[in-house]
Amino acid sequence: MPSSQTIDDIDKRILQALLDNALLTHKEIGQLVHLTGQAVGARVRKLQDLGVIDGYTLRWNPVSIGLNVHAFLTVFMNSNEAHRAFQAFVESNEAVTEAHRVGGEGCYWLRVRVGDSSELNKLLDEVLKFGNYKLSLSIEQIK
Amino acid sequence: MPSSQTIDDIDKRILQALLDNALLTHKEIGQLVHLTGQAVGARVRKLQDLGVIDGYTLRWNPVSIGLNVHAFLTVFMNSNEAHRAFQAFVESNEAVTEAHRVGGEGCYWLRVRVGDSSELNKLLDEVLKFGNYKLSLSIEQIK
DNA sequence: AACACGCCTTTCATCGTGAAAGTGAATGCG
DNA sequence: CGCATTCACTTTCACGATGAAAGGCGTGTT
Repeated sequence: MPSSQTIDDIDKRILQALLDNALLTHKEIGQLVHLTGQAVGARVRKLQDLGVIDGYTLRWNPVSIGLNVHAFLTVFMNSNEAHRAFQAFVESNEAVTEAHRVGGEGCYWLRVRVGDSSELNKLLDEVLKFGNYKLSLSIEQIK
Repeated sequence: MPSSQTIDDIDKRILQALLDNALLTHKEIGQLVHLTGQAVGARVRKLQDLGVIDGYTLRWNPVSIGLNVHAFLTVFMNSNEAHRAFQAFVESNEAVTEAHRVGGEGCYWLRVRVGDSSELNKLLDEVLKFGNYKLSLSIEQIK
C-alpha cells in the first residue's frame, strides 16, 4: 500500500486527473505521474478507503432533458419550529438538487432545477410556507 | 442504436443509476432496466453523443485534504467595466470551484472552498476590488 | 405479403483491473 | 557492520467488462 495514511503530491495529481475525467485508465494516469497502472490503482484504493474519494458520478446536462431553469435560493426561516419540516420538504422534493444549512445570509441555501418558470412558481409557493427567500437565476455557468 | 434521437424512460433510469454510481457495469444496469449489458452500452453511448452525459467525475471530500471552509458568495459589481476582469479572476482563482452569471439577487454567484478563514479573508479582499458581496458559509450539506 | 428499419441479443476478441509474488531502497537493531 | 524488516513499486497472471459484428424479432409501410 502506498504511503498508507497520508496524502502526498502524487495522490493529489491523481485526484485532479480523475476529477477531470474519471474514465482515465490507471495506466494513463500512471503515464502522467510516472507510475505503473497497478501502483496508481493502489493509490486510488487508498483514497477511497480514506474517504477522500466518495464515489463516481456523471457530469451531465440537465437542459438536455428539459430542466431549463437553474436557480439558487437563499431561505430565511419564519419560526424555529419549521426546520425539521423544511428539511423533510427538501429531501422529498426532486427539484432541489443540493441543499445546505448555512450561516451568514439566510438559514438554508438551495440549488433548484425545474423545467420552466411555472414549476419554479409552484416551488416558491411551497418554500413560502416555511419562510422568506431570495432568488437568483443562473444565466450562464462560467466555471 | 437505441431510439436514436430521443430520450426515453429507460435512458433516464440509466442516467439516474449512473449519477448514483458511475462505476456500475453495463450488465448491472441491465439487470435494473431489463436489458443486456451491450444494449445499455449502446444507450450510454447515445447519451454521450447527444451531450446529455458530459463526462465522468468524482464525488469527493474536500475537507479530507484540508479545505475546511465551504462558502457561497453573491457578488454585486461596482461598475460595468469590471466584468471581463472579474471573469478572468474567477477563472484563475482555484478557490472558486463554481461560478455563475446570475439574474435576481446579485450579478455573479460563486462557490468557494478554502482551508481556513484567513484564506477566505484574502479571497474576499480580492472580490472587493470588483464589487460588493454577500457571504453564506455552509455549515452542513443536507442534500 | 414482403420488405425495411430499429432495437435488441448473442458471440467473440481486446483490454483494464486487482491479487500475488518479487525487487529494491530505507530504516532499525543486534 | 551486517542482517532483518518494512514499504512502495513492478511484474506476472487470471478474470471480467467492453465494444464490434452478426443474427433475430417486431413494427410500420407499400
